[in-house]
Amino acid sequence: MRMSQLFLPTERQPPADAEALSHKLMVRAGLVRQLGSGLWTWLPAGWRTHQRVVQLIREEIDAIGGQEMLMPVLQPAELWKRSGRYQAIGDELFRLHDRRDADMVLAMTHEEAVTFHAAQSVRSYRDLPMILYHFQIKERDEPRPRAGVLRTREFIMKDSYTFDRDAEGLAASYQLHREAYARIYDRAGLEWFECRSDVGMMGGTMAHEYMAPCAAGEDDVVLGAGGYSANLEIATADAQPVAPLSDEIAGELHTPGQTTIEAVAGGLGVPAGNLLKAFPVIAEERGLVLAFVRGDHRIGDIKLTNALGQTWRPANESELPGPAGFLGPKDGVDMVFDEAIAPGRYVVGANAPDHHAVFAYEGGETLDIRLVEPGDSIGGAPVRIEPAIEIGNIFQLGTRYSVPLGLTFSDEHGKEHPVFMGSYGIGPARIAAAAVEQYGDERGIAWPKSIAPFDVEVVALGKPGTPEQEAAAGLYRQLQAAGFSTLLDDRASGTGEKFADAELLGAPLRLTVGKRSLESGIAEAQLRRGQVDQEGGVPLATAAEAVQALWPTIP
RNA sequence: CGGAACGUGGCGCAGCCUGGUAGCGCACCUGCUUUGGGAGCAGGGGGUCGCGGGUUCAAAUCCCGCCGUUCCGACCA
Repeated sequence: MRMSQLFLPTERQPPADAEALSHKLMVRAGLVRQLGSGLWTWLPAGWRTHQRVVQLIREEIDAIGGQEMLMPVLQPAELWKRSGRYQAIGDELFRLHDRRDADMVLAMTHEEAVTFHAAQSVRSYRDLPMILYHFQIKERDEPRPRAGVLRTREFIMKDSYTFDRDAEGLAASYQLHREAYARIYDRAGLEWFECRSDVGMMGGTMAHEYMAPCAAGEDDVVLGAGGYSANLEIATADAQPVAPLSDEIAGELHTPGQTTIEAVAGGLGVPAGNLLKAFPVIAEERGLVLAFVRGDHRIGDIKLTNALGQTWRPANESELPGPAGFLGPKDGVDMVFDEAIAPGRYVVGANAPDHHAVFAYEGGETLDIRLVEPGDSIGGAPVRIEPAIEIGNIFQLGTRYSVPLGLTFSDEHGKEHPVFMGSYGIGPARIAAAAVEQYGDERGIAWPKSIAPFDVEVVALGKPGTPEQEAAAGLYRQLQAAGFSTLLDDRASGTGEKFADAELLGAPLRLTVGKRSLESGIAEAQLRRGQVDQEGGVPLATAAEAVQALWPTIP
């Protein structure tokens, strides 16, 4: 591609409202443009990267036996009513009506559709196992789109679905995807890790998510010794111990107006860990439950849900067993205690205004309900908590969709069973953005070579028609013929602008042809990652061979 | 959903408080010069000042309403 012909609107300055590095760089480099909140257009160069990521994913899913297809985005709401998600999902699901006033939805994922088709056709155990997938637009009315293409309302996702006769088969299909996903992220050149995760709205029994650490990450991930990695939402670690409460503090404590942990701990001159924090909730079945964590810890909402085994909401003022800010253990109240609370004496609310008391904790119903904190440890080694973006997720759905949508098969004895399903998603846009985040620098993007919009950028110095531009064009033709996707900067622009744009766009290898090259017969070569000059450059006469030799050394 | 901002040529901004000729940098067009790190000189084009209403002789500017966008938090595959 000749840059003089390419629709590549680069900008010197990032959009004023951009925060994330990938947002700034992808806009500046002319890869994407915004159409509305959470709605992004992929311009030609950006789309090349997107397509390369798609192709890489396609190859790996095909390799585990996936069959590519395509399902509609616009769907009858009926299917979603049958699965229960029409009612269960809130405003995030786009709902609309067709001209006959039938309820329709814009699909945010495709479990319902694929299960519908499988239910139509799968009859026998002989039809299983099966892997179906597609690349299709997803529509989600996000409450808060942000950071360029990192969180959008419309995006393309590769979603695959596996169909097996039992949990064992599902586990095998799940494992196939884990291996394929590892290959995909490795080939995309990302730093990544796999985490156990919550199943969320997808339902089902087991889930992993794939995270790419970067500054713009929306999730926090806990990394520990022995390869432990889990989303902070569900992570577990050993708490830092806290010194026992001083014996001098005992009995009723007058704590006027001290309704926060900080105020009480500060007033008594003790660490927050000597207090217990009471969190009153109304659980779906249990009703009022007082959940306690150490004063220096925080309740994890998802951990509490999972530990209780039921949904809950914070209690209203009128439902509290005592005055707000002074809640503590109380006879007759349903109580649970976090596992990190060691037996011992703690300052707790006295269930009376302006008073706290000392409580001797000796045990009770203990659950793991607190969030991991900096300073916690796993296997004796301190954990790291890092921001990361989610670049994929996989779910063991079990029979969550097959039962309501009637997807069954007959076994060897003619007996009907529900099919065990799995669902597996990857967002190519996030892989691209994660790569920008992880490898971008102050000058621009430094693509991994597997997903760069162009393999090589040839910078032709001088004006169009000069001998150096002619030489650069010859180099360009050689590289194209050798199979390298090459961008030739054949514009009339000044030298600095050409170099700056090359660094912004981020092709892994840059070759420069100027007047010097005419005398030496050498094009200067520089790797974008780290801006490393290649000793000796690339001979104009044998450029294809030289680049081929260099290529395997490029990240 | 809570909090905070912003909306003026393609991008980044000033002008608004104190009403009166829409302005700057970059980009764009023409010419000449320049060409190894975002060039110089000269000339030129492009803006319903988000939308609607109100006040006023006069509104980018003041008032009211609406729309849009972003950031922080909540939420979130």
